[in-house]
This record gives sequence, C-alpha cells and structure tokens, in this order.
Amino acid sequence: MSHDIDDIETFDGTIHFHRPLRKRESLVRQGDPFTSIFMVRSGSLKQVIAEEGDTQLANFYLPGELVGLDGIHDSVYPGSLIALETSTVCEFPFHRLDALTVNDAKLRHYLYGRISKELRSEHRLLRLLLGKTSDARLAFFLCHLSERFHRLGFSAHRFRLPMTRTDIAHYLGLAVETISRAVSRFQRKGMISLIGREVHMLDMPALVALATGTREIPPAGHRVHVSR
Amino acid sequence: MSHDIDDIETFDGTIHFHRPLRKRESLVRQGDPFTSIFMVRSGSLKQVIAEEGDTQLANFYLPGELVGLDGIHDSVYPGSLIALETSTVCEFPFHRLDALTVNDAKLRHYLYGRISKELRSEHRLLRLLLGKTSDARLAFFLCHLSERFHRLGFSAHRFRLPMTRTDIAHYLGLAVETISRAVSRFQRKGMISLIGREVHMLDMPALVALATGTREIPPAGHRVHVSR
DNA sequence: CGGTATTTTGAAAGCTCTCAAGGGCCGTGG
DNA sequence: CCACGGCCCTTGAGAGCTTTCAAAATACCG
Repeated sequence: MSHDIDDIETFDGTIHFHRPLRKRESLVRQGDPFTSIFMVRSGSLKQVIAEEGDTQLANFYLPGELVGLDGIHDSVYPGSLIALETSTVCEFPFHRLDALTVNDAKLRHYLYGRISKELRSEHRLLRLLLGKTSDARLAFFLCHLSERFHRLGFSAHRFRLPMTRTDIAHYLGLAVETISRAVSRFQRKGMISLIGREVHMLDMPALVALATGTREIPPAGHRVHVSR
Repeated sequence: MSHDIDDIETFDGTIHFHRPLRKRESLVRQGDPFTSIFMVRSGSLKQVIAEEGDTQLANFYLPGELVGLDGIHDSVYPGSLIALETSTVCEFPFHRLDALTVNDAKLRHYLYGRISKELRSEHRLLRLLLGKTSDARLAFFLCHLSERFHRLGFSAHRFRLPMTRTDIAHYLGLAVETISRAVSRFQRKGMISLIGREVHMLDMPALVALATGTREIPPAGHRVHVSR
C-alpha cells in the first residue's frame, strides 16, 4: 500500500516489464511454480483461489502494491491473478532479490517487513470483516479502497470501482443481492453516490463510523509480564 | 504447524527459555516493542487484539507453533499473547536470527518461507470462514485443531480444548450461544462428543464434509499466459 | 444493434443474534 | 472440608439480518 516503485527500480537488472494484460487475462494461474514477485504498475488485478468445492476472491491489487508474496513458502502461486482491466505489471525474479539481500541489510529488512506487514494487514482486514454486518463490510471496503486510491495521488472521494458487484460480494463473503441492497441503502441515506462503477463518497464520517461498528466486545486476560 | 524445535535449537546461543506462564498470564502485551519470535513448548496461547471499539481473538497457538511473526514489520506486537493454561515458550531474539541469515541461505529461506506460509494459511483460514455457516465454521475449527494435535503426536480423535466456548465464538466471529447450539446439534447427530472440554471426534468424514460445505461458487476469468 | 453480463428489486425462508434465565464447575476463603 | 461467588455453558423465544429464488431493468461488447 506504499509507493516503493522508485525504491525498487534502483535494483538494476532485476526487473522485467510485461506487455500489458488485457481485461480478464491472467498473469499467473493457480498452481504455477513460483518464480517472481510482481508490482502492479497500472490497472488492477484480482486473486482467485479455487479449492475443492468453492472459489474464493482472495484479493484485489491496485498500482504500487506487491503481488505474489504468498507464493514464497512452497514455491507455488496459491491463486490465479487476473486483470480486472487493461493492466501492466513489473516482475522481480525472487532468486535475484534473494541474492541481493545477502549483503544488503536494508533490503533484507524491507523484504521481511513487507511480508510481515502483508501478513498482519490481511489478518486484520479479514478479522474485521468476520464479525460485521453487510453494511459495515461494504462501508469498510469502500473506505479501504478510497484510502488506497488516495495514497496513489487520486481523489479519496471520487473513484471508479475496478471490479464487479459480484467480485465485491465474493470478496466480502456476501451474496451479490446483499451488496446491491446495501448500495441502495447507502445512496438513499446520502452517504454515497454510485452510478455504474463511479463512486462518490459523500459522507465519509458516516461511512467510517459504519465501518467501525461491531457486534461484540470480548474480555481480555490478565496482564502480568514474564521475567526475562 | 511443523516440528522445527529441533532444527532451531541448533542455533546455539540464540534461544532463551522462559519460566512457565501461569494461566491467564501474558507473554507480551499489545503495543510492546517487538524484540523476539517465540515458539510454544507446552501449553497454549491466544492472541488478543484490541482495537477502537472491539476486541478480537486473533489466534490460538499450540506447541511447536511460532508466535510473533506479525510483529516484524513495524517493530510492535500487534496483540497481547495470553496463556490459556500453564505454558512454556522459548524465545528467539530477532536481531540474532537476522544476523544468522547473512551467511546461511538455508535459514534465510526457512524464515522467508515460514512467514510466507503463515501469511497464506491465515488468509486461507479466514477466507474459508467468511462465507460459511456457523456449523461449517465450528466443524472446520474442530478439524483444524484435530489436525494440529495429531501433528504433535496426539490423537486426532480425542483431545482437550484449551479455550473456552467464548474464545471459540470470538475467534469464529459468532455469538457464544451459536457455538453452544452447534455443539448440541453435532452431539445429537452423533458427530462428536463434547463433555466439558473433552472432545471426541466420532464421525470425522461428516465433520470434514460439513467444514468443506460453502454457499456460493463465483466464476473464474480467462486463462491466457503472459509472454516473458 | 443484438446478445450477454451485470445490477437491482421483491418476497419468503433460513440463519444468527440478542435478551433472559437456569444449572454447573472451579478456585478461594472460611 | 465445605460454602460462596464468579465464570462458563446451555437452552428458549423473538427480532433482525442475509440468503435464495425469480424477474425485470440496465450496461457493456463485439
């Protein structure tokens, strides 16, 4: 979610540029051997994971975001990466990155940190969704997108959804109809305007409040530190 | 979820052993500066994340499992780690591990892989839960626990739950009552026996089937590979 | 311009939550 | 050792939310 394109472009000779992907074209397919990490340069991708019985929309990727970190551990991409629109990416062969980390503590920490960050933010996001109502999930989703667009230098209040309502529904673990109804509800309340895929975030505070609202508050345990 | 205790104990001088933690005692508190990764040696821990408005039960850790990987990226533990019972852990100061990776490609890859694996399996788990009914969530939870105990050399069919129903509920994003009712339903159907915290998995195939059952099946995109 | 995919809306069924109450278990203190 | 209090677990009933099924309106692509 940060803009490290410039940082990484300094690693001379480790980058490959792809020809543009057309809409619906796939960058990698689930099960392909892991070779590289990618960074979205323009457009957007979705990660789709098919597992016995069901297919999951695991993630959306916008420009500047790293894709493929979850393929490191067993050398296989766990899901297909599909372009939501005409998109371009650049590729970092992992063995090159790895070689560079030997003598570069800064890069090594950057890589660790980046993976760890992904781990945590994904976890947090899914945890947040788990206990929430459909309205809260959608509000959270929109705010999250808004934030990401904003960090790219675009407006946080007006942007275009790269994905279909169906994609959003699967991503949030809801039915398409539920998304549609929530959208209508939000518009009726004047919180957003959504014509086609053009979003206007009209009442950000209300959306944030909705996104934050939860259902329950469990207790915590004691707090005694262990001696070292 | 693997047994790397022996592997890691070969890294002489980088391990510290803690005195046992009593039930409800905390190993680290949310916001503490990140210094180390831990491995559970005996007992079990839960990770609790308090965020504006709500508290989440983010994870359970059994013996052999690594704890604290999610603290790497911004040098802070994102949640409190609390013992569910009398427990022992060993500690790996991160800067020591990091220093070791400089000249040890095997360890470096192990660390990368371990973090990446965590990233993926957590993601997969939460994704699975998102679109599922309460029965499916509980069945999945029990099967997951069973698997983990089995890998530790214990029976996959009989084990003791280290956590309360309330903990399970918060972990799965459900109400306690929903868990309780699901348990009763499972027992009525002869799928499990659960007296106090003693679990008997009576009909594993049925539980697995339940855990796998989902609600929807989204479509996938095209499959055209990009030239390199 | 036609065909297909996407989106919206309605109505009924199903699932989960909330609120309430009763019983059981455990650890502590007397 | 027993009694007490607090936490944990279970169950019932009604309300609220989400899904499913069906159908119509709209947008997009070639």
